[in-house]
Amino acid sequence: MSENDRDSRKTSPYRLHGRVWIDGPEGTFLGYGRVVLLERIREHGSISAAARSMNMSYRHAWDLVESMNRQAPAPLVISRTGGRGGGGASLTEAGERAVRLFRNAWDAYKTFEKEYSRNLRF
Amino acid sequence: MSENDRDSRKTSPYRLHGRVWIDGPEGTFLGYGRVVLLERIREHGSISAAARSMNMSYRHAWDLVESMNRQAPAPLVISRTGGRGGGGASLTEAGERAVRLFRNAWDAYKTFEKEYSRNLRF
DNA sequence: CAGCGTTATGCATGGTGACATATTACGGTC
DNA sequence: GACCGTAATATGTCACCATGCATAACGCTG
Repeated sequence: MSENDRDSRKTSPYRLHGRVWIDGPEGTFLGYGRVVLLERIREHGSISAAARSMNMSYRHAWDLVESMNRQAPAPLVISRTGGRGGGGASLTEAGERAVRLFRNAWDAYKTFEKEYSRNLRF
Repeated sequence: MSENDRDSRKTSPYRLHGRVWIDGPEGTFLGYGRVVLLERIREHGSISAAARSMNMSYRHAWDLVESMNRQAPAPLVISRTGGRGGGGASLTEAGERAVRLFRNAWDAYKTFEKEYSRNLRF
């Protein structure tokens, strides 16, 4: 709920609330949680550390990464197994573009939501 | 999925998709399914017939109606038990206003979604 | 006053998705 | 070559929600 604007409650107990995704060939391609996951992978350098940092099970995080990689024209995340530190993962250029794509859509939606909530009267 | 525009897939496999609700004091107040339910109650004159018409269990429909009535300043649905036909339910004026309120928000969101999907490039 | 279909309510069940647990593979490092 | 932490994958468990069933109250109709 931290992503929401509660100001409109000052004037009305009702407010518009919503979520957006970007669908791909298999269904959900990018969503809020998926994109945060991508950003954490960039930040931490591994899927497991990213998952831990947002209290998500590694299994779930891995599934999401796999789903995104399958649906994108090029992998958003590349992972290395074994080696120094056991391996790791990092964002590709396509991954960076995907993050920007969704962030833009998200911001546009949030702008719409705020604007519409402003004059919501029941 | 019948509510979606698939035309944008002609140009790109990716499209924006989302859902909106109107939140009230307890959380969800009005959503797509809830408003369809209200409209069916108006159409059929009973909660159970409305639920049947949209393949929803009576129990679930009743819970939704109760949730909406609790959160609105005045009941959206009034119900009569016993009598001719066993009873029934109908939309109040507040119910009609609630339907319009959500339909307007829904339409506005759908317009935003179509417009944004039009120039979605990955 | 018996019958009917609906409201109103409790309770058991079943399916889905998120989560935890467990195991193997991997390949640099020491 | 043993160790380490991660990737990769299978399997089991739990919480939640919708559904289904079961029952009682209700009040007009015949």
